Amino acid sequence: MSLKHGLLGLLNYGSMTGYELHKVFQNSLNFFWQAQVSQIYRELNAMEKKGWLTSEYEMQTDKPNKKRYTITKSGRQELKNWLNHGRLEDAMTIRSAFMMEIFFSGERSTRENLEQLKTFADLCEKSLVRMDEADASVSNYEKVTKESDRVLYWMLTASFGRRYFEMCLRWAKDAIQILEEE
Amino acid sequence: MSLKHGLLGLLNYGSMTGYELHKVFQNSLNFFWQAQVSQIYRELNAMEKKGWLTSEYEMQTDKPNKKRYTITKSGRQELKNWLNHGRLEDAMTIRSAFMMEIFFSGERSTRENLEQLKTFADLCEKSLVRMDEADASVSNYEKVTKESDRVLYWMLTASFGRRYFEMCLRWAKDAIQILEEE
DNA sequence: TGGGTCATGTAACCTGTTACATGATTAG
DNA sequence: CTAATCATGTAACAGGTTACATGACCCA
Repeated sequence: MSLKHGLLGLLNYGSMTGYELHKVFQNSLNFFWQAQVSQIYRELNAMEKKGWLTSEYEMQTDKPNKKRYTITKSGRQELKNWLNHGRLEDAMTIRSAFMMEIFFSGERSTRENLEQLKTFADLCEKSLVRMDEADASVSNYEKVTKESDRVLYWMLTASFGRRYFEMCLRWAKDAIQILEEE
Repeated sequence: MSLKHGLLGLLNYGSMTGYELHKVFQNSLNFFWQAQVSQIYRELNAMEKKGWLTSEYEMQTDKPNKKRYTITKSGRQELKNWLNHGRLEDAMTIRSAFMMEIFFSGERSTRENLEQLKTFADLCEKSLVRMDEADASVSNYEKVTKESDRVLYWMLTASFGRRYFEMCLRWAKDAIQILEEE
């Protein structure tokens, strides 16, 4: 039930269309949750049926019409409930197809494994660069809006992301060294 | 398609029943992939239809009959293919409902957030203890079997797990400090 | 002339979760 | 007496992925 609540959280900041939500999602929640546009439309529909949202059409002549969603009182209540029932158990689980691959890498040659780990290390570095950009845009936002209580928590998630990729990079480098010493 | 390939990898070590696979899964892949028993049975069925596995019944009088699965040549080929087409893109994504919660924690009181972070830090410490136990059992296995090429990669995934939880713990402690200084 | 942006979705499929069912044996 | 272990599953539902459809406008 996390995508629904992610969308709820964003709509709590202000009314938006599905299309706009998708773009906002991409620049914020996307670091730790992924969603296709089509899925967003489906969820918005379901959420409206539950009474968490209302919608109204905005007619346009030059472009397709818009369907703007607004959070309701019951939607805000649902968001609060969700925040109060922590997802801590979930927080302790890792789900990584890549680690599964590593687990079975004894069936592959060391040369292939080294190659794979080096590409992984490379991607980690690229992700770190992207985190720098994200940080910059968040702290810029802070200067402009002064919504510092929200921004503090956004920065905490960003810092988690950065540390995650740093950890991955260190792990990969150490793994490469171990394999090369063989 | 990762659960299928995880099961394939385990069956590559030796023939097993669904029930046994579930237990082996719990003590190995479970650190980075989770699966219900019922899902395992369903996937085994699908994999047999694809020709990756064959099965035979083992009759028992005192206990329920067993259905033992064996990997086929085409199953081994599939495993190899899977290993050769890296899942690196996937490796770069984090999916965490907990981080989504943190992202929206500006809507909650600082007191509640501190409580949540402290519980999280606690759980990280517990996970680290479990990683110690896992490490011990893997290195014990190594001494017994001498399958050192496989064990090397298992240890790499375990080391990733440990580092992940260590990172989480440090992040949580730093976050707590930031909130307390407010 | 082709591709991108704007904006909505539907349909089919795959994967994951939860609840339920059976029925004997064994350990506390 | 109760709960766990052994061993198989089915059914329903929720959530995520992929492919497809429409149609105008703008930019190179």
